[in-house]
Amino acid sequence: MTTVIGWIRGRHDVMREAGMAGAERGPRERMVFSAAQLIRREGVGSTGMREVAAHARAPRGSLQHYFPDGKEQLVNEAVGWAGRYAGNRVARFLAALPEPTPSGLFSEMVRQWTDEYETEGFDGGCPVAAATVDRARTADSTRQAAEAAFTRWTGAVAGALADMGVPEERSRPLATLMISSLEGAILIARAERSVRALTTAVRELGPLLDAAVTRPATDGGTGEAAGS
Amino acid sequence: MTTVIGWIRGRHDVMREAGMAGAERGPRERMVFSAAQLIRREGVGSTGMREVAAHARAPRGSLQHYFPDGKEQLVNEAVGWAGRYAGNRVARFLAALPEPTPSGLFSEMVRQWTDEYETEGFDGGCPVAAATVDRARTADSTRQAAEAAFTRWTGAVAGALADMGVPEERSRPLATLMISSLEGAILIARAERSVRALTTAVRELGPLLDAAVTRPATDGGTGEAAGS
DNA sequence: CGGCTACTATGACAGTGGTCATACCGAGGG
DNA sequence: CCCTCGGTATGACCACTGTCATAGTAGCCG
Repeated sequence: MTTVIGWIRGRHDVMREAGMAGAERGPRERMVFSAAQLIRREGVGSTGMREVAAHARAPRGSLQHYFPDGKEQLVNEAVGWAGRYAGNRVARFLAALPEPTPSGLFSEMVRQWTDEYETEGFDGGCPVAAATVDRARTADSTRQAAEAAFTRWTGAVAGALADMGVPEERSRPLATLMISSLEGAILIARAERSVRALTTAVRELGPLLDAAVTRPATDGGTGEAAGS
Repeated sequence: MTTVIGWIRGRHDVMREAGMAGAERGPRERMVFSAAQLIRREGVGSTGMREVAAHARAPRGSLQHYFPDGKEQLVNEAVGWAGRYAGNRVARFLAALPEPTPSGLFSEMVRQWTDEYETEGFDGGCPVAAATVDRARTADSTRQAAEAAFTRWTGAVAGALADMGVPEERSRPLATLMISSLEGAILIARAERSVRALTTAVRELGPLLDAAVTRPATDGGTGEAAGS
């Protein structure tokens, strides 16, 4: 698998470049990726299948071929993709930190969003959040996909916290708190068209996170955050 | 329709909060209220105007009469209603606390959601969040309505924190953090069909909030949180 | 070559959505 | 009595949407 870095911020022009060069991704994955892109901007309800195909520069006929269960399947796979992406990204954040601390990790997680908002505007949100808001009640398979995405993401963060010396019984709750705060701050940031809520979260939550470290960090371990 | 039955249940407390006790307000306000109810369950895109009218037991013809600017206007007013509701609710939480503390307020805010989820299931979310996810990019007036709702809500919480002795320069950031965490935890709770994320937020965040109190609480003051 | 499989290409269909046009009703006022 | 006006009642329109049916193409295999 080639680098997934930066794909979240890529649009179709970037995608075409990445698609033409190097190991070509099939139209199927392009459609899943495009679905995630569109969903996180417009929500599930306002994202049409024809629109996904066009965005992915994939033939419309491929929709029924690759996703015989229709939109629900496509949405579920987009959510799954987003969950894997977020989970894998944690390991990358850790690698980028000179010396890993909980607040440093959280700061990196938030910075991904402030960077995007400052360079590309406030159009995008989290596709998992969008799927939850739009489909949690009506499509249980989508709700499960969102649950799995949050679980994977939380597991990656919790594993990272544990490696930093956060006791086991607090690593998962703190990971959940980090993701909760991040998701809510994303919401507020989009509504306000300002990164204020995001920077506030990292500033106010940082000390609390670092205070949870009770023993020295395990040196090797980013293993838990690794994904496929 | 089963949705109507679900709506009747637990309607009274909410309507009392909204200032709709006893003498029924006109069909206009019922429609705004119904729109908020439906949006927070299904999202904006999946909520139809005919559905709103039916839910509010209002004639369909009244839609174009009361909301000549169409769905966007109705959604915006529903979001505004939700913002006022959330803001006003803060004062009520304060009154219910024997001795007001930041963690106590946050606990009450969260408890409203855990109570609902435990008694009525995980069907509902926050209508402001839904409007943001579904319309922030496409309908700027709705985005502004969501911004105003968050601002009002945050102002009420920040005012309450200030009255409890939280320094001015931290009351608003902490209020934002509380609302961010709550919104994100609501999202995760719906995806997981579990109140875990909600209870986690209050448990992990509570001490941080209380630690921000630096001077004794002002005795009288819930004034800032009062609304129209 | 025929046949098989993977994929693409369209057109149609049935449903739904928001919106508009238009007509109707009842009460108040002149 | 008619005229107005807030409010109600429908039916129609049109732009979709997701889905399906069906036919077509390209390539591999035998």
